[in-house]
Amino acid sequence: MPKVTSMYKAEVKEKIIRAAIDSFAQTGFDRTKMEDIAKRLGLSKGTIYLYFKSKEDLFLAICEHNMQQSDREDAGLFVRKDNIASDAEQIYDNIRRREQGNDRVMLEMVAESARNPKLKKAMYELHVKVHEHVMQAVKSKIDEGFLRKDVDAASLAIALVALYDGLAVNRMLGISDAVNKKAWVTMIKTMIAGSS
Amino acid sequence: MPKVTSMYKAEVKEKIIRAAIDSFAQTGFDRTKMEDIAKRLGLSKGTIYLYFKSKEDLFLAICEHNMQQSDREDAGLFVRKDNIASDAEQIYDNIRRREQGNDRVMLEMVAESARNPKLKKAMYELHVKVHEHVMQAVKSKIDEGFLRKDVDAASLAIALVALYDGLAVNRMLGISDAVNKKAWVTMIKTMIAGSS
Amino acid sequence: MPKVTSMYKAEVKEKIIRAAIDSFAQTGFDRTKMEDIAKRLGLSKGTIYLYFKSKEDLFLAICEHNMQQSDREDAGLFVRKDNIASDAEQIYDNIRRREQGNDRVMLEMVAESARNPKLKKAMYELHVKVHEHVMQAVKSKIDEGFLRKDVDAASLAIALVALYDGLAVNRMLGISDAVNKKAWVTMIKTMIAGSS
Amino acid sequence: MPKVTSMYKAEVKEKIIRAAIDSFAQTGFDRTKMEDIAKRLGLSKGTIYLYFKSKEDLFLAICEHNMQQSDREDAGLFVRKDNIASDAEQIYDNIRRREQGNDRVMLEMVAESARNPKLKKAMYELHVKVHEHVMQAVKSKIDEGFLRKDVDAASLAIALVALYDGLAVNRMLGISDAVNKKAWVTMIKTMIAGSS
DNA sequence: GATGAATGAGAGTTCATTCAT
DNA sequence: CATGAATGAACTCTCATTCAT
Repeated sequence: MPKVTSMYKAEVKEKIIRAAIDSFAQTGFDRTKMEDIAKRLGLSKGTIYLYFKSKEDLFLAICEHNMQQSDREDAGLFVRKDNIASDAEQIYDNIRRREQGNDRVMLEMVAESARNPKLKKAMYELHVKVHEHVMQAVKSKIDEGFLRKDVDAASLAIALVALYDGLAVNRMLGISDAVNKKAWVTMIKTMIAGSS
Repeated sequence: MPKVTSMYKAEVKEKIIRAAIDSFAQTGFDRTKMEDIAKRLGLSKGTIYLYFKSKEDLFLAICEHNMQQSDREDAGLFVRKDNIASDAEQIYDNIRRREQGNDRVMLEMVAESARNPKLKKAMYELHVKVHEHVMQAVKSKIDEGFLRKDVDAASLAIALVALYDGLAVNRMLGISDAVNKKAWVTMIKTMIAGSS
Repeated sequence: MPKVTSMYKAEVKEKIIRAAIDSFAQTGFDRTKMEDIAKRLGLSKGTIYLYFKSKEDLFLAICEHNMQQSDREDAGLFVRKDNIASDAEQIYDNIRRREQGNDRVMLEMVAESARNPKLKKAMYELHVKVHEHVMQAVKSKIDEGFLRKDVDAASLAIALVALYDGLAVNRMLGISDAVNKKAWVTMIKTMIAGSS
Repeated sequence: MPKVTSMYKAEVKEKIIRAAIDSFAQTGFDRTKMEDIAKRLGLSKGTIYLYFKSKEDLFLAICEHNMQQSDREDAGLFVRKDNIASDAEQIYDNIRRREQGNDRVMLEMVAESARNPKLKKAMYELHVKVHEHVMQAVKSKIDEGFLRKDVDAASLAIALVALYDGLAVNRMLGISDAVNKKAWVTMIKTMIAGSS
């Protein structure tokens, strides 16, 4: 089979997905017109339908795309030197960089997942995967003595992910990233330092 | 008294708002038809337009409604006995009870606020108010010696609110409330206990 | 039967009709809401339906009303002294005064008559009646020697009525009444004077 | 060339305008459904919206269309041989032919102009232009000795235009064109002949 | 493959009309 | 008699989707 064609197709698909992410992030799923996405690419509406059989389909492709990317990149976020405090900052930046502009689409995805079981399942699985990862990091921090032995690593991992997600919501409300990062770091430091 | 503000009208308005919250939460703003909301109440489409001049208007009314409610009830969330651990659980339950079913609408509001500056401003202000409150609580915990004196109360407050918001996102993805609560409590306990 | 009531009813009907004329003149039949008419009278929508069984019915009542009025008042418009020129001006003013504000409703009536045969017939008959009248006036002017014996009185009457109607259209386009009156007078004078 | 102005698009636009003129003439602006217009052309509702962004917009386009046409053709109406009587008849026919079926839409335009200042201005300007033209014709008739030197050409021109408009109203009431034309001719002849 | 004109189901909104009070 | 809340048919306009070119 013509590999070139299929490679080309994959490229165009990728391009469309990126344009769609931008559009959905800006206007939301329902309010984004297929034509908007097409225009971003200098394509015509019809062309998108050569690559995705419906708007829904395109959205789901975005979801998968986002998740794969998360998959690919969620390594190496946590393990760093032993200065947790400055480490925390780094971690925040890393996640931020990775999610670059996906906040809003993620929001759309969460909202949509309430209606779309398939999507919900996929996001749940992504969550589990991320959680697994963070939990490992937490565990090593426990091992390294930065956290008490009796801390429930699983729960703390969930909390950390939630914290990050909550800060993403903040960003959408216009709260500056500096403020958010500081909140993140403060929380991490407080966890480590405790009240002692 | 102006007719529009008559007791009866206000009651119906309230009923419509509640039905709309349920509908928007279930289906999202764009996908909810005015008729859906009407049907929930055994009313007809047209009736809603006697009380709200547009779908947008109804949504904004919900936003205000939510915010007023938050305003009214944001007292007494934090101050409790001196066992922070069990206290934390209580706090979580309190917020949960107050927000009862508003999670999804809040999400819609966040998404919408990206497009609606007025709404964005209102939500930002709400955020500030809540933050103020939480910060006071954090400060008293510091004073009471549960947290170190050098903790940045403002940042920690932001983090706590974000944590709560992130857990709300979790809930929407189908993560059980028990798990979320445990994550919350764990985080609080860790903060208090530290690594000592 | 209670005459008082029926008299009262007739009065209210009359009031509603007058309000409707104003409304229809201002906004046009289709764009006028029953509520607009009601508000003008400090009545409620429902009340109008106690007197007229539908909007259409109300409109038809207006038509009849207008025509009856025309009937009642179309005497004495033309016969005057023998100075036709100044006479013409007087005539114009007379018709103007009588039609006071009815121009637009008349327009609506003409437009509507294209769709409503009953109305069309009624208006046609009104036209015939007016024409009859004007023709008599023209004839006496001929007899009095102001116009040539060989003038077709019927046709000239039609032309005069049309001229007046055309000036009504002018008025609606914002052409000042002074200009219109002058046009009317000039035409009449020219007719009388000829090219001699 | 911009797409919107491409030959094809312009043609379709023109077709829609013609269909809309017919529809508006038959049913009036408010009572004409966009679908009616579409059906006349074997098109679907939506298609019209590819060419006109609203019903209002389509109507305004018709107005402009009518005016441009009037503009283009208002020459050569008056100058003819020296037999004014038979000339008059010719003139009437010429205008009639030009306005072909526009009477009703013109009526709608007049009615609408009462609410739409932009339209009102446009129609006023058209009126001025037509008036200018007719006035020139009147002046040459004066020069040629068909009318007295002391006639106010401007006013007479206004009257003639009004006369024509009034006859258009007649037509809408079902008065035969023969009768109208005779009225027109009679008036012209009377003007020329006078009472001498 | 790509296009964009055409489609038509579907949603928001209006308002004449009804009827319980 | 009068009211005005409620109704729902009807209309405008949108936009995902299709398909002839």
